[in-house]
Amino acid sequence: MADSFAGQLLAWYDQHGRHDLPWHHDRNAYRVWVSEIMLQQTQVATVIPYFEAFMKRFPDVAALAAAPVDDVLSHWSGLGYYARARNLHKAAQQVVAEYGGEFPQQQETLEALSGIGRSTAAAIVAQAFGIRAAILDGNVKRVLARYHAIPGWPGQTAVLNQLWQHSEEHTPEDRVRDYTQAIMDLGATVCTRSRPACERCPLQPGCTAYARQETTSYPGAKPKKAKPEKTTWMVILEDHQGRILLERRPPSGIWGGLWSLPELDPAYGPEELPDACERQFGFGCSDAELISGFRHTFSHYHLHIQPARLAVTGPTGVAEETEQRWVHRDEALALGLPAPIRTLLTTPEQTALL
DNA sequence: AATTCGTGGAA
DNA sequence: TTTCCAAGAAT
Repeated sequence: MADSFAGQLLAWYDQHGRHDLPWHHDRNAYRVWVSEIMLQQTQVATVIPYFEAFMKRFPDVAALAAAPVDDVLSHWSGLGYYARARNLHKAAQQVVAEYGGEFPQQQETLEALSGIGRSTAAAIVAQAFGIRAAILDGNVKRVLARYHAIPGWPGQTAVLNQLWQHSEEHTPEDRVRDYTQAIMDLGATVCTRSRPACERCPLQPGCTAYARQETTSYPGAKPKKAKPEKTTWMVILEDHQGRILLERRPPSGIWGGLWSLPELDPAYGPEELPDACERQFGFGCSDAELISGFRHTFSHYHLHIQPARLAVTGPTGVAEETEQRWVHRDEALALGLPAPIRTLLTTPEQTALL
């Protein structure tokens, strides 16, 4: 055991692992679950303040289930991947309604909940209940791809399946809670994507990539693709009370479910914006004052945001098909906005020189 | 099965 | 400045 993959890892973990992250305290299924969702594709340092605030506002699954979804989204504002927040809220209600507020302890049952996939279900089961289950996050993928010198990009199903198989093989019966934490810690602090510290690695003796001095060749790189360019108008419509118009974005797509500024067809010229606003929103506007535009890069495309500010001149009716709200700026910030929009609304607006 | 979901840190 | 990608899941 001591000289096995897991044994070597656990011995290292006892000395060098991370033992005092926020979700390690008062450990229960709820806290483990929330932390695992927040940590999806998100670094530990980014998550910590969000986790603390979230736990203060929603201390248990019942509190989360009973909260308005906008309250949940506002606590997620700036964290990204907002479907996680909506799924988290939905799953909390599922746990309360279907399981009386007690988390199921079976991996398959957890996987049926919104936002919980194979790896997250395994992590919850292992961390919260100490039940043997194999995880496969970015850290484990990197460690195993190097240890076994597995070629190819893990985005390919065939590569992913091999990594899952190795993860299953190495996961021990005993100390699964520590083992699961250990292999993630190793990936995060030793087997890093650039300049791995192989001289400090407990798995170095059996590591194929190290033996070949090819550690940085694994895992295989994602194929490159040019990012498409997209452009949009985002308008700050301000009434005489200093309130601005926000719209809820559709549940799918970028910033799904969040409140944001109304968008207009990028084909409009600046001088056409007042008429476009009147047609789309049903009230008159003054000439558009252009604000410095900026480019925001997402994983698959670049978004050019052209902000414009218009003063509302006519009466402001209530929404039709899309959900709308007139709010003061401080209220907008409390609603939970996408990070670039929050920046836009809190940065002094400068007229562009176009 | 490959793509689409954010954001910020690191190189 | 640009690129990569991190405690993945849903589609």
